[in-house]
Amino acid sequence: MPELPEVETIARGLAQRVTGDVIESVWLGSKPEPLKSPAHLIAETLENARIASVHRQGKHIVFELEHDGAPRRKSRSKRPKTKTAETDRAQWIVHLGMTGQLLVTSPDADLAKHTHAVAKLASGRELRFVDPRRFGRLCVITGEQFEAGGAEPLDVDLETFTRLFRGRKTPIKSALLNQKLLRGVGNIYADEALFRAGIRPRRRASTITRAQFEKLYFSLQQVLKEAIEAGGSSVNDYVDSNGDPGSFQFQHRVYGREGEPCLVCRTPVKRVVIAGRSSHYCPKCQK
DNA sequence: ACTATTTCCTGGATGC
DNA sequence: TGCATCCAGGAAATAG
Repeated sequence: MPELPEVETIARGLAQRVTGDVIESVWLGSKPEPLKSPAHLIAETLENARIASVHRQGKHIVFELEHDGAPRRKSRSKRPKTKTAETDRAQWIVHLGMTGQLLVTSPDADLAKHTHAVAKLASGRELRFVDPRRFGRLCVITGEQFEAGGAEPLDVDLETFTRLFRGRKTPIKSALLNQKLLRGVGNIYADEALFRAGIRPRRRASTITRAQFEKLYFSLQQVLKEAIEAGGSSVNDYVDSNGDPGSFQFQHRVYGREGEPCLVCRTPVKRVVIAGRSSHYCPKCQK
């Protein structure tokens, strides 16, 4: 499942491969469409757009788009008076949900089942959105800057991080997954960060000490950085924009290791369900 | 303002 | 072998 390190890997790959390319046409193929903006608006915004850059925000992939030259929309009531050679900016936002993939392919590569969108690029390649479980979403933004929820885990400072959680009665695991507080952390990295910090996932955020928050802060940043370094975790479906898996699943210490010995103390790893999500921890190392 | 629960979706695993 | 059931989980919607 794509979380921050996987989305970062995909965004970096895309940035490397499609920056400067131009989207010539768009096909939106499935019903119901996995769209958060109307299909015509997405098609209209993407077509003839130049991809100026690609980056990540939380679990969202953000394409910065530019439209050069002639006005492309008739229904824009008031434009700034400098009408000539103006650059129109927009953003294309992709959320991959559970099983979404964004792939750069050759046009004659087999069309995978559950391909919901295809953008043809001027370079001759295609950018394809594939998502079997259909939790992924596409949308476009014009006129404002996309802002996805809470703080970026790798940018936030310790003081702000601690303030996000202090006083909350919810289990720390749930709080870490709350994208309105911190964006980009999902089930795998929440469990891995809590293990490294020695905190049980069920611990109420309000009972965690400052010293423990500090440990959690550094543990989370460390595990996210290591995972990015490894190209993310491929547990089920995840592959990067080139179709390649990551390797961080081999460095998981608790996630997916129920019943297996803790790598520190050999105590069997436990799995419990918190807020409907499986949560893995070592009952001896985590308090 | 918070928190907890339900819902969406399909492929793979499991059980009889 | 076949069919039904369960499970995975991000985040929006709903309920309390």
